[in-house]
Amino acid sequence: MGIAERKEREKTERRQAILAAAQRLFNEQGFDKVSMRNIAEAIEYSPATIYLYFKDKNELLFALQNQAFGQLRRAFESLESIEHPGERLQALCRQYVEFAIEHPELFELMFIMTGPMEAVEAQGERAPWASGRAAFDRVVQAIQHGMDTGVFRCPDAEVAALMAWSQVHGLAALYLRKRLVFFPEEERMAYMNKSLALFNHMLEYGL
Amino acid sequence: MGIAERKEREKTERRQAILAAAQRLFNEQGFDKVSMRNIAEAIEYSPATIYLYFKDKNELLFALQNQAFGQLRRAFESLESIEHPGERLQALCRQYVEFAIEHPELFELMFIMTGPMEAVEAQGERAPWASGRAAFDRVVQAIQHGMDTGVFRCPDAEVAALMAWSQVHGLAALYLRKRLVFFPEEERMAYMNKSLALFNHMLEYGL
DNA sequence: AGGAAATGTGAACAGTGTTCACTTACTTTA
DNA sequence: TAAAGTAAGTGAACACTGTTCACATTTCCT
Repeated sequence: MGIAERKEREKTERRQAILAAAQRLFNEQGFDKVSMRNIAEAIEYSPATIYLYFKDKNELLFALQNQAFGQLRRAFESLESIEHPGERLQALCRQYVEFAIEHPELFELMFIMTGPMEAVEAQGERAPWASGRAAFDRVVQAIQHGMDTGVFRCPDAEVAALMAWSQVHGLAALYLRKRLVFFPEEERMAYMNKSLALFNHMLEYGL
Repeated sequence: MGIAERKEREKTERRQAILAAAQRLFNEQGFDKVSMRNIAEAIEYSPATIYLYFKDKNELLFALQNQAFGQLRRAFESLESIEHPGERLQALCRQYVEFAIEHPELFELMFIMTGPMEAVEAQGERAPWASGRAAFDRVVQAIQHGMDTGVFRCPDAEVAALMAWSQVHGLAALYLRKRLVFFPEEERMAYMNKSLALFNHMLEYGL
């Protein structure tokens, strides 16, 4: 019965081809050029065909988001070797902001756009948004490790992780959404870095 | 020459009527129902007419944004009476998140949507986004006050203000954009409050 | 009264996500 | 092998979106 398997394989291959094309459009043209018609044109199919492989655009964006989380995961993993919990947490924070600046479209997809999260809601799972949770857990673990070794003294690792996440996400989101325009462009990055440094300093003495 | 004045007045009145209609749509239907055609219908004009009073939709959104900042300003002003700098800063932080939860559409308009900021960029002013800067300055002042009275010891009030802003903005933005879905709904608010409390605690001991 | 300026509009353009009847191609069964 | 059944793909349409522009109407000033 190799024929059913082949069909299955071909199906996921086409699905992957669609995602690859969408990914390429995302990176090269920016997220508002990613329309169903543009994706269809890129893979030389009709727009309607995409709906044979994805329920709607939100599901496609959700699939793209999952792929993107793979990239963030790899970036985070490279910091796992840092033994000191404080330094590891700070590195994670810096990495998050760096990721937002280096891959703005992916960051938008993962943490700002509403579309992919509507797909998550539509799934109605009991443990929703596993890829988001997995990334969050890296931070939780770093803090838990710090609590275990007595470096951090705070009541709850998840709460502390949420605080750290909010901090770096806020900085990245304000920057990407142009809310820091009143800082002169040549000083903007410096302000962001100093602000992040101040947070890290507070972590050191306050957490 | 009262006739030219009357014309001017009528013009701004109609402009205001358009904004009022858009505002109403925003609050009642949510921001993705605010289309030029819907606004036009609400004021019983043709869609093309709106373009006599606003260059494009971004300018209209920018005008709406400015109005919204008036509301935030009033909310912030009511905290100006708090003398203790630490308490005032904490109150400002709480107020920011509270505002986001109570007026999600306005918050999106002010701090997340790209449209209004494109209008800001198009203006090309030397000191752009005055309403944003004004709100930010409330935080800067609170921190500066704290530095002057020796409560806070940090090198730069603006940097500290950016940190605080990022913190609360991150929390609000993650919440509004559904990135906290993996926290069970009944515990979500508690996590947010605890996270904010932890930040406030760190401010107290680390700033 | 007549020309000029301001005000308003219908229709169109190019774009969006999505659906559905329809054709084409492949696979299974009799 | 021929017929039946299933899977894959599509063109055209629907109801939207922001925006422009030639045209009509109203208002103003000389």
